[in-house]
Formats: sequence, structure tokens, C-alpha cells
Amino acid sequence: MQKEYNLSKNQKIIFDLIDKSGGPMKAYSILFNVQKKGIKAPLQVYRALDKLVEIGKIHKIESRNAFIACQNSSCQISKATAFSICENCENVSEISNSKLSKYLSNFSDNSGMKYSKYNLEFFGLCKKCKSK
Amino acid sequence: MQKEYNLSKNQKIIFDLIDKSGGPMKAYSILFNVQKKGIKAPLQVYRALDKLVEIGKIHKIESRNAFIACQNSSCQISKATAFSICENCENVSEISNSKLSKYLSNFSDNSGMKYSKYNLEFFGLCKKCKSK
DNA sequence: AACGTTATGTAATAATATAACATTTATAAG
DNA sequence: CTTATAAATGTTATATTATTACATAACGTT
Ligand SMILES: [Zn+2]
Ligand SMILES: [Zn+2]
Ligand SMILES: [Zn+2]
Ligand SMILES: [Zn+2]
Repeated sequence: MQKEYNLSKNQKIIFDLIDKSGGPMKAYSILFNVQKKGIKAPLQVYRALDKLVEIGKIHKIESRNAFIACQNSSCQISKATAFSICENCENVSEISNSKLSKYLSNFSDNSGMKYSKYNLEFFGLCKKCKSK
Repeated sequence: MQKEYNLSKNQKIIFDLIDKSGGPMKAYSILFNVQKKGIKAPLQVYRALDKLVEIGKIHKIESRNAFIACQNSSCQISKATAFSICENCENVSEISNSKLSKYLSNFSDNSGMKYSKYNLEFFGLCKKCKSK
């Protein structure tokens, strides 16, 4: 059950854009797309992105410097994320696999470190690109 | 058994620096440190880094835009990497856990995607920082 | 030596992200 | 309703990270 946050004006504009795009978007591409709505500066975009990441509405794809809407309703905060990334077409999808997330959330090694968060990115070729 | 690559001059300078540092280094910090050795431009650094990543001598910590020497002798190419990152002191270490790597290398879901590579980053507090 | 490949040098610029400061809006307490 | 506080916004400038483009040199193979 996802807590409903009241997104602010800028946050809503930017979340809606990313969500509708259906894929990962980069910050300056977002900026370009929202300039007609009055958001003119990079910082306005980054501030909204920071907040949206914090509350789990979007995630950052670290290897791509891009942001994608959360595709997993149970993903309330971005503390356990996994993605599959096609190295050919750059299609990204969020992996929602309870075994995987359980395995990783419970992972511990002998380093004495307590892990509170992880991000996993798988790379390969998607179905489409494989068959070409 | 790690194949011996003959590193070029710039590659060797940059690898040695990162390796000796014992931790992650950022590209422009590397640049600053090797200027006395005649490497003057960002591109010279990035080219060496690209090659070193390709042959598995270093890895990129994506969430930090930083590079670390491979701490795992069997890690010939950077196709399966896992790190633990302290969010307080930014200490990074490479996780070398055969169960984990086996689990992830064999991971597949119903997306029809064949994964050839992954990168996993765990976040938390290291032993030192936890006890403060 | 001739060839193809890899690496280097150099300048310019693109792409990504943050600092600093002023102002406004939302939320909650009294 | 007023005051206090936190959250969000607006704006300018700047810092950080990474690549394009082009010319030259070194290396490995035949
Ligand atoms: Zn999610
Ligand atoms: Zn694809
Ligand atoms: Zn390694
Ligand atoms: Zn620490």
C-alpha cells in the first residue's frame, strides 16, 4: 500500500512527464520538456527529482544518469531496486521479483557492514534486440 | 588466473595511482594527480579508464562516478561486480562472494532477456561509522 | 617495409549536477 | 487568525563529469 504524498506543483509536472514517457528520462531532456510549463532552470528539475527519488515515485538508473517512474506499486522508498537494461536499445524495466529482493535484502557478508539499501542493474539484450 | 595485459604508458600510470590509493578515485582527481607525469587532458584519463574497465583491472562505481582497482583476482572482465559502499565515509569495497555471484549470474526472469552482465551496489554504514 | 590497430596529444565543447541567496507557499501550533 | 517552521520555488552562476573532432605516434603482424 503506497502512502499518498501530495506532490508539489513542480514535482507533479515532472513526475507526470516521466511516468507518461514510459521509460527512463535524463534530467536535461526533462528540463527541455517542461520549459513550456514554466520550469526554466536545471535546479528546479533536480530538486523535484531528488524528492521523487526520496519518496520512491521514481528511481535513478545510475549507469545511465536517467530517471524512471517506479513500476512496482510496493516500492515505497527507493531502498531496494533492480533493473534490466538493454545495451542495444537502452530499454529499461524494473525487476519485481520477490525471491531476488528477499535474497538481496537479507544478504550479509563478513565485512561487519549492515546494508540498508541496494541497487542492482542487469545488462543484456532485450527480446527484440536479441532476435535481430 | 588473470590474463596479463600489457598496459600502455598512460594506462599503467593511471592504474598504479588508483591501485595505490586503495579506494575509489574520481576522474578529475586522477587527472590532477597525474599531471606531473605529463597527462594533461581529461580525455587522456577517460581513455585509460575505459580500457582499464574493459579489461577488468578497475571497476566504475556508478553511483559515485568513481573508479576502484579490482580487489578480486578472478575478476577478469567487469561483467559481474558487487560493491559495498558506506554512506557516511564513502569507503567502498568489492564484494567477492561466490554464492552471490552464482545467484546473480544465473538469475533470469520472465522478461525473455538474457543477462550478460550486472552491477550491484549495497549501501549502509561500515563497521567504523556504525560504532560512532 | 607496409599495413592495420591501438594509443596518444590537444583543443574545444557537451552533458550532468550543485552552490548560494532571495522569496514564496504550505503545515501546524498556539 | 497569527506566528512559527518547514518545504518548495525562482534565479544566477558555477562546478563536475564526460565526449567530439581531428592530427599524430607507437605497436604488432606479415
Ligand atoms: Zn520501484
Ligand atoms: Zn533492446
Ligand atoms: Zn573485480
Ligand atoms: Zn564508514
